[in-house]
Amino acid sequence: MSPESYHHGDLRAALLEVAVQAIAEHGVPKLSLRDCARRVGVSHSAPYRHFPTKAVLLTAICGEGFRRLVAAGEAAMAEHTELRDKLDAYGVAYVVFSVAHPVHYRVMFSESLDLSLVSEEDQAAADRAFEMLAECASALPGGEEDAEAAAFAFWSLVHGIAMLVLDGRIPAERLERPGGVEALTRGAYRTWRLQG
Amino acid sequence: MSPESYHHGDLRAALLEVAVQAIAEHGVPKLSLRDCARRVGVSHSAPYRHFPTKAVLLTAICGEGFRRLVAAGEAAMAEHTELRDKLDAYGVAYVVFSVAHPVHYRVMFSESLDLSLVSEEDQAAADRAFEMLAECASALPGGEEDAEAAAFAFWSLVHGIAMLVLDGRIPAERLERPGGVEALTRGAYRTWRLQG
DNA sequence: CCCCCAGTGTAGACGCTGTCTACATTACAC
DNA sequence: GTGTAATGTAGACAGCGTCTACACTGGGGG
Repeated sequence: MSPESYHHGDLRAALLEVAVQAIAEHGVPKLSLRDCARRVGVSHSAPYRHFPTKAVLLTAICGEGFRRLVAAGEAAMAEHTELRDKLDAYGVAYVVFSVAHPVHYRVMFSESLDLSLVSEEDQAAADRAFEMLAECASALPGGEEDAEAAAFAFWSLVHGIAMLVLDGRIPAERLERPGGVEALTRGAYRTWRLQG
Repeated sequence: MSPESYHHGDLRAALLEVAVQAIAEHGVPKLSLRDCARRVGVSHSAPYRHFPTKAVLLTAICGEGFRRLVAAGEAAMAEHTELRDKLDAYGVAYVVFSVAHPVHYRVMFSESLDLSLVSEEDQAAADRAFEMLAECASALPGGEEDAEAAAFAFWSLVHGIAMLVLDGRIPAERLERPGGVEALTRGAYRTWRLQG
């Protein structure tokens, strides 16, 4: 499959790759299918053979992000036995993931995303990411009566940290300190828990 | 100033108003200056007399949002004397604001926003919204040593709740319960604080 | 082994967008 | 009352997402 050949070989994967790169450079709102096509060296309409719509390409990136997040979360949880420790480790892995894969994370929660287009498979990954929380949340004090609410409370904190960091609202110098993102996240846990 | 007159009278304000309305209907990414002009009944290039760029219009909405948020937060804080109660009230007001003014809140944290275009006045409002937190945060246990970190922890939780609610990631039925958003927010406080 | 067809890529068009420039109208300060 | 600055209009341009019609080609059935 020479680079000169009429057929690309794996255009779909190539498009996803350059799309992530383009988003990293200019952000989700400025993503352009035509630009992706150019980067891959293919005609402006070629992408439509693989993605019926720009929004569908975004949902593919979103799904990939959730799958990677679940994998990272499971790995982090597996290192602990106590439910509370699992939960904390998941939260740290969550924020670390968002900083390590900012493009995927942004797309996962982008307003440009059309949630009605998310495939069942991708939705399952997203659901799993939340269920992992809920399964541990019952271990939290007060979590017995409404584990889901406890899970939302946990999710809100880590999601909030992730978003504020990605938006540059939390000064970068805090991330460059020893421990970086991990310290920031555990610091937030501590701030809240000290208030009992 | 009849509606037939060549000059509109207050096109700038009118554009801001219909922009908010348009965003409410179709979201930030689909906002179109030409559509705003059409809604106001003015030529497609008229908006450029008031906003050199679409991004500048967005920053105007963002600034207005922060000013309203600060006002709501100050009102909520004024009802308490204990720092800790002020802080909690601010957080509840924060989430309530985001649900009451979803368009402004989304714009305030939109990726379409160009932070380098925010005017000093608007930036001051945004800074004030954070300082209000930081001023109370020293009252939190553990907040004495690093009040800013404590403020970020608090901000992350309420911002996370706001975003997840706006994105529909927290099921709407939870918001329709008695107390609604307020109960959700206080529930999240409780979840965290019970863990000390 | 060859041929045909489904899958993949191309070219061109459409209407929409943000933004620029040149021009028209008008309100107001002197 | 007049001239000028502020404000509105019209038209053009390039870029975008998406559609349609056409071109190429690799792999399976005769």
